[in-house]
Amino acid sequence: MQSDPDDHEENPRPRSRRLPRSVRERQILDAAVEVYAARGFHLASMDEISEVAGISKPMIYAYLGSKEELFVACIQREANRLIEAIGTAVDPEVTPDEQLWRGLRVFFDYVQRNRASWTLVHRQAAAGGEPFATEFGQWRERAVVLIATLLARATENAVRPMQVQQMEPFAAALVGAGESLLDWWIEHPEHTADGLAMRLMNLAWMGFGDLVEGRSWAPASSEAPANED
Amino acid sequence: MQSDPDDHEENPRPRSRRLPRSVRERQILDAAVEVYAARGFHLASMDEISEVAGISKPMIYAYLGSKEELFVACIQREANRLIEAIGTAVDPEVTPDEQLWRGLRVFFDYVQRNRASWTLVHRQAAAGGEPFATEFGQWRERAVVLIATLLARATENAVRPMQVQQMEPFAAALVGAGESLLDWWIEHPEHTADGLAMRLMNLAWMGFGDLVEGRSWAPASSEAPANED
Amino acid sequence: MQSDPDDHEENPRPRSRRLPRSVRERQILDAAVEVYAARGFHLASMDEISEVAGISKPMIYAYLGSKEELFVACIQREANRLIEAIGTAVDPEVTPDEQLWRGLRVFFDYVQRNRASWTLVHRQAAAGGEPFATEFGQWRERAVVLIATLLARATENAVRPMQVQQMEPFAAALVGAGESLLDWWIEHPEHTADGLAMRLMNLAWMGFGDLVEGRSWAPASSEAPANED
Amino acid sequence: MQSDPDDHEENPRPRSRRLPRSVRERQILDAAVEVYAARGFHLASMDEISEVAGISKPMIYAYLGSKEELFVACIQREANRLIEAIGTAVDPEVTPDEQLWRGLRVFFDYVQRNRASWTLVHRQAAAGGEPFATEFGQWRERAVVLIATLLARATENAVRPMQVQQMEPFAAALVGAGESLLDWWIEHPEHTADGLAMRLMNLAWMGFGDLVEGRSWAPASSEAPANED
DNA sequence: AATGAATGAGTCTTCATTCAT
DNA sequence: AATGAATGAAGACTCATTCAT
Repeated sequence: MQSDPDDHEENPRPRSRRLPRSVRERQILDAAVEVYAARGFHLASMDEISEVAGISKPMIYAYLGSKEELFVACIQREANRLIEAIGTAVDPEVTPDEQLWRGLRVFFDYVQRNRASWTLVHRQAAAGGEPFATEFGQWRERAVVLIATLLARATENAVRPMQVQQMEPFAAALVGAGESLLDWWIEHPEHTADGLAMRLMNLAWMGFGDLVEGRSWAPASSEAPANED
Repeated sequence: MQSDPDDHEENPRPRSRRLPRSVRERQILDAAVEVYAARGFHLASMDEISEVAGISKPMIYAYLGSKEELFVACIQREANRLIEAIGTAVDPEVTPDEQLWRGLRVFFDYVQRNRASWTLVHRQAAAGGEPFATEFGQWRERAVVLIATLLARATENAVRPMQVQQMEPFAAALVGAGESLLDWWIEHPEHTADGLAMRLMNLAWMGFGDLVEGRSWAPASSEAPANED
Repeated sequence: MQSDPDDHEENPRPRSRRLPRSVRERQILDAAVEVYAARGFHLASMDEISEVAGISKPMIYAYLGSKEELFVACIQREANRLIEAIGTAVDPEVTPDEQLWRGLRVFFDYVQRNRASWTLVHRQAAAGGEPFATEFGQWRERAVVLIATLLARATENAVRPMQVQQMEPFAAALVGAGESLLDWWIEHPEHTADGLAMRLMNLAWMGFGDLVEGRSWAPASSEAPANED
Repeated sequence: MQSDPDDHEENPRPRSRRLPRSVRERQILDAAVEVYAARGFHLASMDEISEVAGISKPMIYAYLGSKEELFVACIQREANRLIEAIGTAVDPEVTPDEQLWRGLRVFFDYVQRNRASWTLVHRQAAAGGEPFATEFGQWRERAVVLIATLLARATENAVRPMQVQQMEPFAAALVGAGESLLDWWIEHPEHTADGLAMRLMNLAWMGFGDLVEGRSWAPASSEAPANED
């Protein structure tokens, strides 16, 4: 009847009443992730979330607190999901490169399947200012450490083994490269998840391998690295 | 005298009247960038911007339009600045690796000096939803093409020269790696801009070099890199 | 164990089921008086009352009706208590001055021991607007008549005996003086209940005695006590 | 057309636009006193205040702050008005009894003419809980000290002169008696302001005079002033 | 040209009250 | 009989935007 694409529920779910708290909480979080991801924190309205969830606003407040607390709860849940998904790639039985490869595939795959989740954690959380920046920073840190650990383990039998800490900047770069490639992917959907994962794997693993084995690049000119604006 | 960091102007600029339009516009944009970067688009209020700029709100509307238009103007100006800064590295006289190296250094250096500008373009623009996502996408695209061109040129004399288009995913990954490293830098300020630039340069250039020369990584397992969905 | 003064029940009463209605009603009223007195009518929430009472909200509504009706019930119960307490002072066996004296002492004593009750009846009821102002007026009237009767009886054997009605303004003044003294007492707790009762007794009884015996004050200036408006 | 007695402005004041701030502030305060007095703090809505004032809500917030701050501003303005009115009675040229008499008349007269003001200061402020109770306490204190000073001065030439402090409980009682008499008056409007003022003057002045001159009442029975509940 | 004054519209949040189990 | 689950309705507060001077 109405075709306004912003209306979420022409026939709202029959609002099956009297459900246990845990179920409701999940419904709410699902709806909130969707709306927050689509609109961003500020443009998301509690009204819309409650509509999408098929639950009245007071229940949201009763179960999950303020708009801000709800947002944090969403970030945490989604960040955990993602980290856990990637964590499945960590299998001490296989070689480090295989682990990294699996991790990358899972990562690209997960994001492909859960755009909203990724947008929320990656974009909205990062831009939200103080209550959320912290949350975002923690998730980022976890991801970086996870990768850095993997990389360090890959050097265990190399000429010069590395500490996890030393690997962190590389891990951070790798995480960012993955994130960025995902964004780029949106505009170039002709590529496959595995194709991109492979490209990234190559770039990272080869460059990384060179470094571990002592091959490196250095500026040709001896010009002092001075730089004025 | 001013101790509260949130008070912008104890003695607001004397509001010297009758300035040429271009000066006024710059004042406004400067203030807007500052406020938008600090607070984010939604939390920034036109009141605060007008206070910081020392210009009354009606003038802002007269010169630069709505809050949204003002934000877009800010993004454009700052993105241009950054792209131009990096563009200085493009010098056909020097080798491609030197060009990339200079570009990275300028990039890290610029961001270090212009946090607000970077935050605005990188974070706020990306999360803002439709009017801004486009703007953000364009800036990202420009940056990627700039890098991809550089990379492609580096392969001109190699065994198999590459098209700019083929380089785009690598460029995107590289841009993202740089952005991410910048974020990571905030939490680990003991590193220098040149140190990080060097790490990234190495990772990218070495890995990239391997690929160009035909060395690559492939999964050990024979499982075909299938892609469902 | 409980250190936060706002937490009412760490281990809420075990909600022993199946209690006779009268007991439940008392529990509810006790809790309601406490909460209403502490927070005022509007800031008191039915949720808090039900928590303090250890009884679920639907029961409260079933037994005592709406929030408003519950408040009225509280006022009535507490006002009755107070009037009854003072009523014990009325003993035809003793002299009127002795009766007044006893009444005052009981009054000060009662209020000292039942601050919440007094606050509720005296302050909250009075400010609440229409449903409660009436209730408050009635209690005030009862108190005034009680005192006025006492005063009138004291003049029975005097030169000119007085009607109860004539005594009412004096009684009203006396009641108000007592109330006010109680407020003042809070800020000056170094005084004792009996000390204050004695002061008030003196002021009232002496002044009153003078009047009854025909001594009175009149304005020195001959300006007629005109009353405009 | 509509006869709803709660509609304040059928033909709202022509909203003469663009008035200076001070004028607007007065309009707002006037409206707020009216509404707060009629409804009480909680039932008063900012919407209604803005309607009565003929000014939009944002201006109220811009000029006078939150609902709470507005309430405090009202209390302060009205309390000051009242204290100032009574202060006019203080004239060192006339005798203390004359001063007290004038003060009482002004008091009764003022309240008669400014019911809303009085209700606000006397009732609503007192019941409002913490932010306002303090404000109320201060006004009460000022009134008590004003009266106590008067009373003390009246004893300067007496057998035993009194300190202001010693007079405070009497002053508090007197203030309360006046307040109470005013309430009582509402139900018995057949009395005149001067009539009531005279009654109170007599009660207070005669009783007080007795006390100053050493005549006092004491309990006949020697029973220890013990009192159990 | 420049601004203090003004507001419509919208959002978060709470609470008395009632159902369905 | 007793309660966890649920909501309609309402109110404080803010902000982009514009008018009248």
